[in-house]
Amino acid sequence: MQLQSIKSQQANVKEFFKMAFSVDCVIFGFDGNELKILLIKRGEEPFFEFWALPGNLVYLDENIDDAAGRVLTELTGLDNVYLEQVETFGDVGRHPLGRVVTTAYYSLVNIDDVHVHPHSHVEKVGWVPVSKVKQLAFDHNKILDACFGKLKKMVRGRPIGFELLPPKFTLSELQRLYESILEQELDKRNFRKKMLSMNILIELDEYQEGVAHRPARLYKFDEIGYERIVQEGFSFAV
Amino acid sequence: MQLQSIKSQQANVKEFFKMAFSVDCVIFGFDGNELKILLIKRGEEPFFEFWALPGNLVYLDENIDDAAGRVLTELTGLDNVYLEQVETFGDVGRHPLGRVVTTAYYSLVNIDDVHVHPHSHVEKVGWVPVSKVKQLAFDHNKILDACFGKLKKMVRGRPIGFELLPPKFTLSELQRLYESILEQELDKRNFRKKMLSMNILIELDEYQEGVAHRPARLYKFDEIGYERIVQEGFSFAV
DNA sequence: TCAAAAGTGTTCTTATTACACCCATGG
DNA sequence: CCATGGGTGTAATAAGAACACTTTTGA
Repeated sequence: MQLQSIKSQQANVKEFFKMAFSVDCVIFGFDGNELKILLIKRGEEPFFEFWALPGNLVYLDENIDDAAGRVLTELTGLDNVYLEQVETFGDVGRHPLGRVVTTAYYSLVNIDDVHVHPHSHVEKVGWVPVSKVKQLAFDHNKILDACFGKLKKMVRGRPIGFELLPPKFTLSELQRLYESILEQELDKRNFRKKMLSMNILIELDEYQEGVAHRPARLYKFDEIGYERIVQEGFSFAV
Repeated sequence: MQLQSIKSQQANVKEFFKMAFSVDCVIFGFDGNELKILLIKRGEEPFFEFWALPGNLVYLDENIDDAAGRVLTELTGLDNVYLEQVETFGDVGRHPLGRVVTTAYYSLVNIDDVHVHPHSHVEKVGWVPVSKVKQLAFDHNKILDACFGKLKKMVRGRPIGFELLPPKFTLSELQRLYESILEQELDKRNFRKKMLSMNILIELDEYQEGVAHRPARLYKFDEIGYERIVQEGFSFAV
């Protein structure tokens, strides 16, 4: 039985070269208040008019890591984004057009920095709060959950925010970012103590303007210290 | 340009269904002294007589997670192993027979528990110390490195050993296991203090026999405590 | 009696937690 | 003058790091 399956495989390797491969991108963004994700509204079948992760098929002569960047740019206009692989989904029935195995990639971007625009076969591109995502096309809810899970884990082992926040930000914004990812409230004093002790922040002599309360001091990231902590790792206990 | 690539894709989706998909298994074992990995010596082209990870192509009607278990059993006789996905490798030139994207799975087993035997198209199956692995077939060295990296990371976030050690073991064996994975020496007293404080070990009234030194006490894992700590996670600082 | 690994505690330092009030601004 | 979020410190507890000598066995 086992022997046979291997033998028949060797006899007819061609039979195996009938799958397609795709990539799907899970792009997280933060608007200073909420964690959001970049979705497209599909303009074609299958799943016409469903919201979906930006994703598409990989060319035969294209590395999968390269495909992730290309597909993201083609569908949303987002360019030059560092994408990291998360997980591969390969259940038999996951795509209606045939056997398609897909690999999910994720990234973090600052929403204000990027300009998204829908491309052909895409009706809309939009930032949707992670907590409000409804039914997506294909098995994309499962893929999103996997990527959000990875983000949650990651945030405890290295600093985050450089990619998600504007160049100048307040400590409260940084804290809200952590709270949206961890889905849990943090103590303000302990959070500040921890962040400031890591030497990844530079205190500016600038403050918020036009807010109806005491204006908050602005900070920026210290790129050198930030990189050092990313390499070394740290433990972010709550 | 971008528009065109998407349009041509829609016009001819069939062109994309020409890839194959494979799985490769990275099985770590521990013999009480050294961390080892299960390799096969290939009995056919390509890479005839090269050592390789046990891996093979996935059937069109087979989930990739299922394929990993099947392939491992077919090639090595190893059965009923819990395999976890690690990473997917999809560079264009990685397989000489065509476009093959592969997903790596890994597992931990107790070498003494399992009986491996080579199957058809496999000349040998063997346990090789991780530190002595030479040139492997395909891009399998890269895949092994990725999986070893994952194991190293994992060991700091949850207890390990239940899968790798015999039912009864000494604390020194457990420490050597951690040291082989972390590739770093640990302090004996601190290691014991930490392990014993986690309530995952049961002290037995049995001791090593026939050793030319003071015989060590034997322990077994407390399955309930172990599972609890696996769920909760812990921080293993060195 | 020697070699080899087992076994055992304390001190110091660092990190984590819990917790409450005054401040500056716009409306 | 009120509502809103900004900003600040300390004490108690827990976790981690460093470190050396005695014990038991087989050869």
